[in-house]
Amino acid sequence: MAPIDVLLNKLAQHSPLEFDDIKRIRHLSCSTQVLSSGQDFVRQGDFPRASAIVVEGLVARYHTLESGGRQYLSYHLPGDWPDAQALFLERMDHSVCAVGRAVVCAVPHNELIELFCERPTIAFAVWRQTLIDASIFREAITNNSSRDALTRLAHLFCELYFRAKQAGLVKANIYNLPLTQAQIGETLGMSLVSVNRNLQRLRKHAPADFKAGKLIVRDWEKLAALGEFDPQYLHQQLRAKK
Amino acid sequence: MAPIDVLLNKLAQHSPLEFDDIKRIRHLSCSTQVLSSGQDFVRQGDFPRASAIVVEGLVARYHTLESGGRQYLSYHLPGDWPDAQALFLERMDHSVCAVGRAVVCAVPHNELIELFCERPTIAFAVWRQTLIDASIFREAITNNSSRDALTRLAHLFCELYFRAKQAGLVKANIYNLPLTQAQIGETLGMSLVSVNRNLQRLRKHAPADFKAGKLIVRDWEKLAALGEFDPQYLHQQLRAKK
DNA sequence: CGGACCATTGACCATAGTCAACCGCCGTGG
DNA sequence: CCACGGCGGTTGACTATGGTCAATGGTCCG
Repeated sequence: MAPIDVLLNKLAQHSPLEFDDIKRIRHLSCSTQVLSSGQDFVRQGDFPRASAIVVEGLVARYHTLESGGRQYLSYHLPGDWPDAQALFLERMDHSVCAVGRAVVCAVPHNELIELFCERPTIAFAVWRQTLIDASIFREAITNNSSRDALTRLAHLFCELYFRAKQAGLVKANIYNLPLTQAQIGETLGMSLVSVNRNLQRLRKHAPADFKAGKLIVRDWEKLAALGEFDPQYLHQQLRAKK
Repeated sequence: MAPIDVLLNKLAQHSPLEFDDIKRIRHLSCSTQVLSSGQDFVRQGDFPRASAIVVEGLVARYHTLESGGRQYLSYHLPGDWPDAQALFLERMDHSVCAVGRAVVCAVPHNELIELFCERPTIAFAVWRQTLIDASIFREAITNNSSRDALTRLAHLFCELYFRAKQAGLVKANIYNLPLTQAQIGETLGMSLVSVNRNLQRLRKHAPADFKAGKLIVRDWEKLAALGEFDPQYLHQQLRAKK
């Protein structure tokens, strides 16, 4: 499977593409890039001329704080397009890095813009993707602002597990998630210590276990209830053709 | 000035539009709607067939929590397009309501989609707008997750004041902002009592005063420093033509 | 073996939440 | 006209959640 096919699968999950669209997308140029754990792909302040599609592994976006710390904003699985926004916003307002080893493929902006002009359906599919991204951000606002530590943690796991499952990355209820507890803290706005303690609570109450980069979900229903997780915001139902 | 011109001004702030684009946008149908304070325009779960552009007043997006409470997600000034996302995501994952009296104009989706196909430049301008929205969401994640109560409050005021100024709504350092303290709390993920106490701190330290629906900024520099506010994420520089 | 990194634990502390009462203002209706 | 109720804002007292600090253990790797 060519790297770009990962994107195709993703777009096809929510947008109706025609054969010609698919053909055109396959003809985009695409330079594959392997990122080592923690490596930045783009940095806050950059003016990228290409956008990366995740092919393998996990990629994250983050803000750098005045204090030097980080606020992780979102995570991206294969098929996602973490910096699609750079197509229309010149300067990056955040950075994108690999979490664990990751493979991305970079597609030049000018080719994409040209393609979008020719085939609006493709533009709409990618646009939709960026809107789903925004929806995930909104949920993160709600999660980090109005839920307590345990619920917050459960919700994050729900989202990642759910998305990983859709991407075919879950096997026997296990998802390889190479996050550290510190990173989870920087995602949810809680301290490392608090993350650790709430992980233990999750373990004790049985629904989920996160250890050594593996997320094990023992009782999905219970975890989803605990995390107040409702996947609607991921907009994964295939939209009916109008 | 026709209602739709408010949108034109906004788009022109960040995107280069040609004369024909402008002409076409002016010909969109647009049904004006007056909303009373607190009234919903769309609700979580709806399948809207038209999108609203804010013409006057303030409009907010919010999630409804399991507990029945609210999490406000973003605020929208004249020219903004709070539910542009509904163009490509069928089901609303949040609601949109008026904060104070507001006027919006609703444009039917099918006309827009048609226009986007014909004139990609317009599509790109609106797309850019939705991406700026997403950037504002990201900043909200960071604000609500990694800053303390006072900083958080200051940052919110900075953003609203900055955007209001750009929209020409600030006169003599005063911006009419019809929020209640409870709503501010539901925006920043803090309790009403804490909002109240931190408002007093802001007042005492002089940079800003919020009272009776009026935001007075006495010392912008100080407020921006206190709120760790850097307007880059609003992407307001006119993008150079490529 | 030493060091780096991650996870874990305990003790203490501070920020912000909760609860409750009270004030002032305004619009409504007796 | 005034009484009342509701809403938004303010204050004090208490509490609890989660943060900070610091020490320790385990594992991997050079």
